[in-house]
Amino acid sequence: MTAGLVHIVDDDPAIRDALGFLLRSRGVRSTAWDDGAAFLDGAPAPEVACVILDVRMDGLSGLEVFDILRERGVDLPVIFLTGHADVPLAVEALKKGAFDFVEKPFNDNQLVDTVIAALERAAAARRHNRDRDLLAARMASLTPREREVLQCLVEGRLNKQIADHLGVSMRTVEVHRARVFEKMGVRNAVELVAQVGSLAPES
Amino acid sequence: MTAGLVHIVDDDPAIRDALGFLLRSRGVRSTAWDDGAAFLDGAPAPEVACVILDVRMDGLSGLEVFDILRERGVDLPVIFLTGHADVPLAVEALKKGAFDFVEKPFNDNQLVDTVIAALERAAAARRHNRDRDLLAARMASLTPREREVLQCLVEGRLNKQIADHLGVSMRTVEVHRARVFEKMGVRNAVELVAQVGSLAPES
DNA sequence: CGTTCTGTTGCGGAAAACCACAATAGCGCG
DNA sequence: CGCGCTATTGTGGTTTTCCGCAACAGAACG
Repeated sequence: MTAGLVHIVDDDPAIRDALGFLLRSRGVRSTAWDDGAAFLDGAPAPEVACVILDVRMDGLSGLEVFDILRERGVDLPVIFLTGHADVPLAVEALKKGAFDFVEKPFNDNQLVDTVIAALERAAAARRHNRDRDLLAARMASLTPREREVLQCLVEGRLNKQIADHLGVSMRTVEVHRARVFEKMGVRNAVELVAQVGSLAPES
Repeated sequence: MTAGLVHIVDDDPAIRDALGFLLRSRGVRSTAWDDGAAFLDGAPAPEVACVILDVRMDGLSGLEVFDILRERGVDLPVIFLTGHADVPLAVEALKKGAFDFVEKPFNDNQLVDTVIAALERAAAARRHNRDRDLLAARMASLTPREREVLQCLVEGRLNKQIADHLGVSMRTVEVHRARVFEKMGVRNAVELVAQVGSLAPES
């Protein structure tokens, strides 16, 4: 049983049923939506998922749905399905970050392989997002002064230099430094840079 | 005058001429090749450039030329031109990293804008490649022992811990440490991690 | 054999980092 | 006004980092 849920968004019930059956036969859970609006309004957000999205639908088009997803900051992998050969549309979708773009009729196994790969991408992205969110929360917990000291730390500066730069004593820098490490959950400046990445390029 | 050179690879002389003229009118240098093999054999490597590549040619196809370029480690941006609506081919090219995929007939201004964007990408990649090559050269200059010490350093370990781990004295670690910093052109462990990136994820 | 390179180690001294304990001041809020 | 938070600073002591100077050993190469 592959982890994650596949959202099938297509106004053709035959396609929805066929895809649902196909995915089930390969141990993949799915749920079907008969148009883009229904999907955007009803889909649960916080889990590993991907979307199979028909390009041409009444109401919102596939691309419009995709744009709305991205505007909402939803980064689920999206696999577009199309029954019409439209190269510029395919190019546009892929350049906007679509996971894949598949013409009907498609090869069943290949499509499911693509879906599984998309779910794996979604899982990886979820882990990455979690790390990123934790980092952001930690950064947000810093006081303004602590943030200034962190900036100097990741540039590799000595406490003495930081003290001069901020116009305070070295002891004060040491206090802020210790607080930064504590809040960021690191033990030293090396771990801090590894976590935060370099905020200042090396000259 | 936009920096860089555009390689026009197309077996149709009318297209080659028209594109050459179009680019010149926008201040972009170009050079034309009548087939993929000629381009691969004759194109000079070390400058900012991009490629406009026809998909369908006698001899090597556009995609085959692209594959060969990538196998050679050449990462010039490639803009494919095609006179045939072929969605799977477009999708394949883009997923392999093509810069763009354009159907004929195309909009002149849009194509040149795309070319200019591709040249900018090439320039940025050149700078990035230079940094990457310098880093690789520096890493290659390290002795085996120095490499081991570097690994421990970027994990944020104390000299005492590194000494225990490697079974040597702290003085030895200090010597290797100083040599690593010197060869990598950094002043301390923070700058080293910033340069090398974290080679060991924080637990 | 001499030279170069890599790896190792000790001594002693200086600089830098770290921190417990303690205290003060200013600001915002209920 | 009292409280909590942020920012600041000092003292004294410990640990860690840094390095000049010096020396030795083993391996590889011409």
